[in-house]
Amino acid sequence: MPKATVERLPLYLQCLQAIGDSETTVSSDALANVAGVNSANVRKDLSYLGSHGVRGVGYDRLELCAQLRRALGLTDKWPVVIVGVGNLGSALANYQGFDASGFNVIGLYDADPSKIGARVDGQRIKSMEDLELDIKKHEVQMAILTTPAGAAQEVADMLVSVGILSILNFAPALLKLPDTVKCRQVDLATELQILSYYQASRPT
Amino acid sequence: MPKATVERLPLYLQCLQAIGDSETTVSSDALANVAGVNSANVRKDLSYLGSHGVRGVGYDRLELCAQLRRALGLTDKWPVVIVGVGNLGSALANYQGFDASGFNVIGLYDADPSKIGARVDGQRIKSMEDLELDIKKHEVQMAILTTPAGAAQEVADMLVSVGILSILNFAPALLKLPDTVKCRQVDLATELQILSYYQASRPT
DNA sequence: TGGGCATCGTGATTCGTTTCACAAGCGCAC
DNA sequence: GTGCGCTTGTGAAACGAATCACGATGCCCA
Ligand SMILES: NC(=O)c1ccc[n+]([C@@H]2O[C@H](COP(=O)([O-])OP(=O)(O)OC[C@H]3O[C@@H](n4cnc5c(N)ncnc54)[C@H](O)[C@@H]3O)[C@@H](O)[C@H]2O)c1
Ligand SMILES: NC(=O)c1ccc[n+]([C@@H]2O[C@H](COP(=O)([O-])OP(=O)(O)OC[C@H]3O[C@@H](n4cnc5c(N)ncnc54)[C@H](O)[C@@H]3O)[C@@H](O)[C@H]2O)c1
Repeated sequence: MPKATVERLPLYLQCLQAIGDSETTVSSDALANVAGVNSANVRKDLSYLGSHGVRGVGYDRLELCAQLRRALGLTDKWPVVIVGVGNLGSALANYQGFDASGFNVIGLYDADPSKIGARVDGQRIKSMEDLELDIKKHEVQMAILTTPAGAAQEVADMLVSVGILSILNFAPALLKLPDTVKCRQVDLATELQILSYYQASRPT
Repeated sequence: MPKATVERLPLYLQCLQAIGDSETTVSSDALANVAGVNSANVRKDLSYLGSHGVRGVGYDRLELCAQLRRALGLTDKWPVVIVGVGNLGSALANYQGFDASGFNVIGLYDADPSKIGARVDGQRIKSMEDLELDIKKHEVQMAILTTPAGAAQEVADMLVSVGILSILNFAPALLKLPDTVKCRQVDLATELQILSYYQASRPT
């Protein structure tokens, strides 16, 4: 499946949920409007799912949701860990949207001894040793990294060594990882700077 | 300048900072390695800056930084506001990396009366009325939106009506905005779901 | 039961981006 | 000074994705 398509599937899922259960069926055109993409593009994307829309009618909303979820691998909840429970890590730990999206935060971990044992959203912050054990025990494959940039590479190496295969990295650091490990970078500064570019280059 | 290029410029800036001041000069190849892109791509990107590297030598590190900053419109600090000071908004307010990236959080705003007046990282949380006044007074053009998804559209409309031109939206909601307003979406669930896709479709 | 309409699926086309490949240019060593 | 090695800048080619355009098809209603 093309990379560009994969990156739009979660969008479609979100749009379908936004549409709600007023309609039992959705046309590529309707979905395209909500998602802000071209309707032919939507159809081509959905065709990769082996999805079968009905000509003259559209796609069955619930079935399409299910297919998207299946394609994205969201049939079961993924266990994930959060490493680095500072400002950002705590905010993520408190976030209630994980469940709805198909994920389950099974633990919070930090290197700072003074934080260990503290509770965030009902979960106890655990040590880095616990992290290694928990990942192995629960076969966790996904980690959210919210340590300072300086510690990110070191922590990532450790995560990889104990079996993590996907990392969502919030630290502004470019991780060197084996190419068996998939990483996505979320960088606030980058986003703002891109906005800055367009802001600065406005026809005034 | 191509969209794809603009989105890489912040990356280059970050890489240059990571390289540090050990080297006075950087080759496209060196930068490409750190950034994880093709070196011809780097050269083509930098050529849009009107940048002049020196054949046989490379680019002057400091001059290149300055050019990138200029291209991105980071010559002065942009004033930004944070709207919705909950878990995530507070984390962002506490974040110390804004300054280094070229931004200055001038105010925090929330609709919840019980939050107004509370301090986060030394700043008082202010009311939505103050928000309107402050945006107009300081001619703020960029806003960070961290309200619940349900309130996002309404708040965005208000922001636009008082002059905001760029929005960084963390709420999982698709904003309808006039096309004079630029918006970037940061969506945790989307990122995790993309990772989930690749995780699920691994050759096992 | 058949005609018309809405909508899908998809080949062909266009567009934007990445990569390749190499001539041109600079600096340094001898 | 002259030659050699390194690195840029960029046209051309390859690639991937978005869009167009339209035939195929199922549904609804007369
Ligand atoms: N806070 C934000 O809004 C924000 C925004 C964008 C990016 N970031 C990035 O996210 C990361 C976290 O930001 P923050 O504001 O939460 O920082 P923070 O300092 O509040 O939290 C970092 C946490 O990581 C822990 N830590 C440090 N070294 C560790 C290690 N080796 N192993 C495990 N844990 C370790 C610290 O004890 C601390 O609890 C930083 O890299 C920051 O640049 C934060
Ligand atoms: N917390 C996270 O880690 C996280 C992760 C991804 C996405 N998000 C999204 O970010 C947004 C904020 O998340 P959060 O966890 O901080 O939620 P939160 O409920 O803690 O904070 C939301 C804040 O917005 C304020 N607010 C509500 N309505 C408002 C209005 N009309 N105008 C101004 N302020 C208003 C609330 O008073 C509250 O302080 C949500 O949309 C959430 O889905 C959060």
